[in-house]
Amino acid sequence: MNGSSTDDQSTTTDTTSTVAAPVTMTPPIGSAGSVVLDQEAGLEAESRSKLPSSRYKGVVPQPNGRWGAQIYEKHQRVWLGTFNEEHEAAKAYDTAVQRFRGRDAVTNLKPLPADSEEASFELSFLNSHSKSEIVDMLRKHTYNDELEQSRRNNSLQKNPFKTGFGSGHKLVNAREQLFEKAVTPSDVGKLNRLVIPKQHAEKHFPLQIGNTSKGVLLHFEDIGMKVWRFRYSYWNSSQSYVLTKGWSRFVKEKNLKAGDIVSFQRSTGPDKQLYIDWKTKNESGNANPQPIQPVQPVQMFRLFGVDIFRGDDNSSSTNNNNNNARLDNICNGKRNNMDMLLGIGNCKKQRIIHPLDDDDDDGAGKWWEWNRGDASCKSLYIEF
DNA sequence: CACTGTGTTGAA
DNA sequence: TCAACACAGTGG
Repeated sequence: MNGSSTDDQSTTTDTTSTVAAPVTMTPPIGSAGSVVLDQEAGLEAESRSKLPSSRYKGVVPQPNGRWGAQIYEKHQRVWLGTFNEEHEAAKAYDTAVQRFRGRDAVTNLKPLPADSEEASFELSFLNSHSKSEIVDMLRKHTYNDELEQSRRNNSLQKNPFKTGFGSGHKLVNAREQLFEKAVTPSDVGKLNRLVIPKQHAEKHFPLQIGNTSKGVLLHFEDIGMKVWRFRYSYWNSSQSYVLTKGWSRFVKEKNLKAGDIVSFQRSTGPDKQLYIDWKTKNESGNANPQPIQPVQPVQMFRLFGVDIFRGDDNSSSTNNNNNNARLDNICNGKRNNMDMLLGIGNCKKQRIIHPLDDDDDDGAGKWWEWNRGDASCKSLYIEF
């Protein structure tokens, strides 16, 4: 917790719409609108026994007259904090639901008019933070502050590398080129692995002792901001470093052929995020599924993920029984608490989840993101 | 002691 | 998935 007493007094800076009664808000979803309104009048007595239910989705009354916000994910409740005003809780839910379920999710109040720069920026902001980070902000009532700060930073940032495409505001990070490899026939063949040339592997992807055979899961982002997860390990048999699980999917989706060039980059920023890119043998693509981003030798840039992350996050909720099983195991074995999975560490004990064994790689990211307690780094990516 | 938010359950 | 309800824990 910061400051300790910050809990009250809407840190949500939305003073304009706070006026008087909750009636001033946009009509809540559904038609269960009137329930609460009449309560002001007659229910003084009754309120002692029964709490007034909220008109807003994801909002629950608290015994002391305040309001809690919660959202459900993977059969678990994620607590979003408590709020003085009902509509503040509703807003917290709205924020969360858009991060958890995408921009088209049903919200209580503001469906973020998709065309506005404001909304667009907020979506970008949302998606450039992990769910746990967003939840953490909501709980601490710092979401609006952080959003605003981010907006300020962004507008101040006279980044010469700001890209021209997209709609303006997007942030960019510099990348450094790590290395390229022309893939061999076996790299794109049935072996389902990519050999990382030893010198590059040891230089850029050093394995911790003990992880050599077991491997680690590396996360790369491609030009379309899709996240690719590959198992990276050392094969004693061939004495080579390889990307295994997940690689064949990449080959398939990109339609990689022998001789094509795969390149690896890494963010020069603190997050050390990894990127993967590819191009065909002779640079000019032949019927590529995706436009080829020419690999620039020195620096490349990344846009803050907006759309693509969302797809990854959300598409995962359907299948993946294995993962769910594991998830459940984690819950049962330790603390059945979303905080753990979300990595919300600031209020309570911090845990690090490291579900290395995310098998049956279907390319779908999981809703929970890898987090470290300090929440200052985007730990969706393994750092070196 | 005040309050949060988790445990739990039943309904949708 | 969701809200209702009770109350165990937590923190001041």
